[in-house]
Amino acid sequence: MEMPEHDAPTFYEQVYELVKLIPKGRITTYGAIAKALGAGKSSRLVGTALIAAHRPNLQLPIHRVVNRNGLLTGKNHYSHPSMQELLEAEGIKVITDQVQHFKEVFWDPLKEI
DNA sequence: CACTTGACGAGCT
DNA sequence: TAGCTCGCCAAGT
Repeated sequence: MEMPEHDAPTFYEQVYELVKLIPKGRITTYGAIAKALGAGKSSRLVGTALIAAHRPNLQLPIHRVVNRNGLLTGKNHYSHPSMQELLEAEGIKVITDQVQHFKEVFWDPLKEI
């Protein structure tokens, strides 16, 4: 049993909630998430939050989050299957760690929420 | 308590 | 186009 969070959802938790909403076959960016949470300049925290999201209990599609260039900057944190495998399994093309048709598969939380 | 690190991003040179 | 600097903030040392 984990100790219950009293109240006031942390920035991390807000990130997790948003990541859960990313549709399959779509991706978003750290900056977009940060901005959607009202902390546009805290994109680094989003990345940090995803590292913390490696907890087994937490099953989040964090592979659907890339940087603003559509680059798989977090691929080094995966073992197997690789981040690229996970994305391609959803129909997202990845070449040399970069998402193809980035603009097409990009999911903007601000527009969907 | 102070300093460093980091799945980022925008702006400047 | 490529590289450097600064802002932002949690977590680790």
